[in-house]
Amino acid sequence: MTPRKGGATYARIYAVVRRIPRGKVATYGQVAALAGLRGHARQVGYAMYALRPGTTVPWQRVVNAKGEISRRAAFGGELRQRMLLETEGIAFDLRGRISLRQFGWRPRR
DNA sequence: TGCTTGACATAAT
DNA sequence: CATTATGCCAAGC
Repeated sequence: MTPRKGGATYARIYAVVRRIPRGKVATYGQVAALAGLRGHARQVGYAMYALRPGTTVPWQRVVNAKGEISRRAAFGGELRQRMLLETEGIAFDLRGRISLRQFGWRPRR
């Protein structure tokens, strides 16, 4: 249902996404957990979808559990997100997936 | 107030 | 490791 506006929950999610350091990526599940929404990975995706172009939230650093960019993601296509990540120093494998083992963000606690 | 939908996760096959 | 099925919750109408 196309959420256009954000609530308190979205704000929490954005706050977590902003903590993701440059050059690292986090999964939706991780962001959800850190935002206190353990298990609500989907809501994280909504929050991203609710964002609009020009946002300050580094949404490109949020990927799914496979370390891949969601097909429905990005305003102008997944390719755009990939380019942004490569600029930050994140590498993609031949399948277009990120090595979470290498670029995955590991927040303490 | 209640039903539908969804940038996902995880388990099973 | 890839695909399929099922689960969880909040936000929208």
